Amino acid sequence: MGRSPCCEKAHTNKGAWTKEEDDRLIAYIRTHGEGCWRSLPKAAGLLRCGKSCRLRWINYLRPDLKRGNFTEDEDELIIKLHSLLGNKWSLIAGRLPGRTDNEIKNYWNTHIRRKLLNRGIDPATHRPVTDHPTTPTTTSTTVTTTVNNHNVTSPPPPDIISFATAKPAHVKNEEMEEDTKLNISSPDHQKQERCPDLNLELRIGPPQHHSSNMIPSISYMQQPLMTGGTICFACSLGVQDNKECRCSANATSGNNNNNVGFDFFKIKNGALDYRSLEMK
DNA sequence: AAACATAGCAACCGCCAGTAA
DNA sequence: GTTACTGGCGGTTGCTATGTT
Repeated sequence: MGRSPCCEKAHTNKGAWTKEEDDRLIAYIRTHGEGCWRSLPKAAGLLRCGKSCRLRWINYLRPDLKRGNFTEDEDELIIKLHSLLGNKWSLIAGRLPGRTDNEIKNYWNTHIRRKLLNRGIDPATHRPVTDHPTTPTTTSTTVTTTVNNHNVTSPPPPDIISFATAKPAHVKNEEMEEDTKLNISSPDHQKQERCPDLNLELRIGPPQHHSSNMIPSISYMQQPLMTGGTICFACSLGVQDNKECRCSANATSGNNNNNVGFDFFKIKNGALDYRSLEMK
């Protein structure tokens, strides 16, 4: 047999929280701390499901929540992180101290989606809405840009980011990008990818400890490293010195180490568990 | 001023991975 | 090894506020 049920389905309130319920929840968590959401409602004298308490605390009552409007920098960071991670709102929230996944999700759906559409960018794919599968576009990394001793021919638009590698024109861009994101390294891909074993199973450090890096990270990501005509995602994220990256950019890693915001996901410092991002 | 449309956001729902029993 | 619960996540809903006609 498993555990007992998390909460009584009956006799629980739903809908908007009252001030009194908020106060009870805050008082209880201040005294006893977070955790054991199952027993919390009863212990705190709340007629709520533990799940509901957790959500209310995390999304609304937590004292370290930032509240207020998103800044332009936060906007851009969300866009870029979304282009990397997709709808992984909790991961994205992990890079925005004081913001919750729910808040970012809402903000994306209400503001950023429209913003991108106005720019002619598909918010789902981060590519121009008129993009044709067989036509190389600015979202493809066939652009040869150079940062730090790398060739530059045409820098990518600031809000479009892709980690696909150069590939024959008959290969759909979508397939390329998905494969790269998912770290699918077919033999054919390995011929062309400098960092074939890039793994997006990233482990991220606690945001509150790195918030000062947030802004430099943005500027760095607006100038991703190119490796022979392709963007090396690992380098872009600042893992040149790590095992994760075997691309040629390592040759200049000494310089890159000085790059501000280089350690975007704080990977250099070792294994970091994104779950530690949960804001407490 | 009233009616309607739209935007914003808090909260719920359902699913899933991990894990206690 | 199996069952069933917990905690967490992403998607969606529905209420409220604001804007427009």
